[in-house]
Amino acid sequence: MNSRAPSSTPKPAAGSVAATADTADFPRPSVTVDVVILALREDRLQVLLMKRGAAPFRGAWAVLGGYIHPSEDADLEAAARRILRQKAGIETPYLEQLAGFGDARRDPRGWSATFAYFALIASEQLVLKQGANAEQVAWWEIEGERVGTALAFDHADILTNAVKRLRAKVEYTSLPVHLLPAKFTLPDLQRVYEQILDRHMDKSAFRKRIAEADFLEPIPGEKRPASNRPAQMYRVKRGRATIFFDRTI
Amino acid sequence: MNSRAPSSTPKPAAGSVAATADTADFPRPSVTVDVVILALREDRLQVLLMKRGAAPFRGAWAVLGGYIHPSEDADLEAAARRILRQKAGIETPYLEQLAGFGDARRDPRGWSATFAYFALIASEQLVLKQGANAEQVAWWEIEGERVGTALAFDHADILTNAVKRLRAKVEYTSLPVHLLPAKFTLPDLQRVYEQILDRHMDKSAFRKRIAEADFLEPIPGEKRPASNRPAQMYRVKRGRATIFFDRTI
DNA sequence: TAAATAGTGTCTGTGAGACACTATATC
DNA sequence: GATATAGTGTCTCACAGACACTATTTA
Repeated sequence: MNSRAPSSTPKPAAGSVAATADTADFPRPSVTVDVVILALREDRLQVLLMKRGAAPFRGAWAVLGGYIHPSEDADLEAAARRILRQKAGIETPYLEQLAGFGDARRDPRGWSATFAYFALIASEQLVLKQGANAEQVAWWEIEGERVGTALAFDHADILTNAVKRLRAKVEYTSLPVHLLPAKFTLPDLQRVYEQILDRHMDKSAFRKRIAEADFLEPIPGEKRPASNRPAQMYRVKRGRATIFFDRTI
Repeated sequence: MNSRAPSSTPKPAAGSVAATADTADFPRPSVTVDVVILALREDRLQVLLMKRGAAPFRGAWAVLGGYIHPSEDADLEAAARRILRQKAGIETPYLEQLAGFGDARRDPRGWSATFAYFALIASEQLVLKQGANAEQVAWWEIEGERVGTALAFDHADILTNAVKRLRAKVEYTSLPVHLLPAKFTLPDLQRVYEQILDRHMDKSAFRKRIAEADFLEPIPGEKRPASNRPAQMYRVKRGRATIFFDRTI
C-alpha cells in the first residue's frame, strides 16, 4: 500500500451532507480562559477565588478568568499566564490545560465556552500586593471536590474537574512538589501526598518510590532543625519537577 | 475554621491589577470544534481526513471540523456529534474531549481556537453515503503519530496529540473495544492492543487482565469458524464498554 | 536517658510474565 | 494423524506493603 497517499481499499467516500457551506457567518460564541489555582495552605488543599463585581453572577465567587486578548496573548497558555499575573500576581506556577467547557446555558448572556486551566502554586509563592479591592480575592478550602459556596457560571463543575485531575495525577506523578517551597523534606512531601489522596502511605515504600523516580537531590548539609532527629532537606533536580512514575505511588 | 467562608488566616488579598475592566469588548477569536476520527482498518490505525475545498489551506488535508452553531448545538460535545454526523455520517462513536488549541498563528485569518475531540469507531460502523464530493474524505494510515502528508492549520499537532492520548489510554483502559465490531473474539481484541501499542503481549496474562476487568461476556454458542480450534465470540457487557484497569494491561 | 521523629532493613504475599501444556476445529 | 490456533495451568522472580529496627536530635 502506498503509505503516502490515502488508503485505497474501501475507497474514500463522501459525507452525507456534502454541501454544507460552513463559513464563519454564525454568531461567534464568547470565549474565555479560566484558571483554577490550587495551593496547600494550613495543610489543606485550597482554591483561589474571586468575588464577581459585575453581572452576571454579581457577588458570587468564581474561578479567576478573563477574555482572550488577541493582540497580547500569543496562545491559550499565554492568556492563562496573563490572567494569573494580572489578577493574582502569580508568575511561575505549574500550569496545565484542564478541559474545555461550553454550552448554551452556562452564561445567561448566551452561548459561551471556556478553556479551563489549573495551576499549582507553593503558597509562599503567592505574595499578593494589597490593592483596592482587597476583599475580592480569597482562598477557599476544598471540601471533597467543592467549596462551601455556590460558584458563578459552571465553575463548580470546573473546580470539581480540576480537583479530580489533581488527585488522579498525584497517584502517578511528582505534581505535589509544585505545592511545596523550593526546599522541603521527604516527610513534608509524603504529608502532601497523604493530604491530597486522603490515605496513609507507608514510609518505606514511599521513599523507595521517590528514590527510584530520581527527581530529588539532597541539599548537602541542610537539615530541618527539630527537637528530634532533623530531616534532610531536598530540592528538585534541574528540569525534573514533573515526573511520571512507572506505576502508582 | 469556618469551612463555609473563605479561609481566614493569611487574609484574602487583592490581585496586583485590581481595576482591569475585562469586558467582552475585545475582538472575539474564531472558535471551532475539530474531531479526530480514528479506526482500525486492514489491521492498521487510520484517521479520517477531509480535503479542504476553500482557503485557507485549500487542497490540504484536514481533520473534520466546523464552527459551533449556537442555535443548534446544546454544548461542545453536541457540536462534535453534529460534525461527525453531517460530515462523515457517523452516529455513535466513542467520543472524548482531547484538548484545546488556540493561538494567533494557526489560522492565517487571525487568532483562532479549537476544541479538539477524538472519536473511535469500528470501521463496520462507517457506512458513508456516496455524495457529490466523493474524493474529499479519505482514510489515512497513521505512521508513528502522523500521516504521510502535511495537514492544514495545526492539525498535525492535534493528530499527534490524539494518537498519543489513545496509546496512553489503551495501556489501562478497554478503549480498543470501540475499534471492534459488536461481536469479537479475545484473540481479535488482543491483536488490537498489540497493534496500537506495537508490542507483543502474553496471551495468558492478557486474558487474566480482561477476565478480572469483567467487561466482556461470551455469546452462548457463538464461535468464529476456522480451520482450527474456533474462538469464542464475546460482546461488551451492557454499559461497561469503557473500563479502567487497576494497572496497565 | 526519655521522647520524638528520621531513615533503613527484612520478610512475605501477590501477581505479572514466561512458557509449557491441553483442547478442538479442519483437512 | 497433521496442523493450526484457542484456551488453561504452572512456576518464578520482582516488588509493594507491613512492620520492626536503627539513627539522631533536643530537653
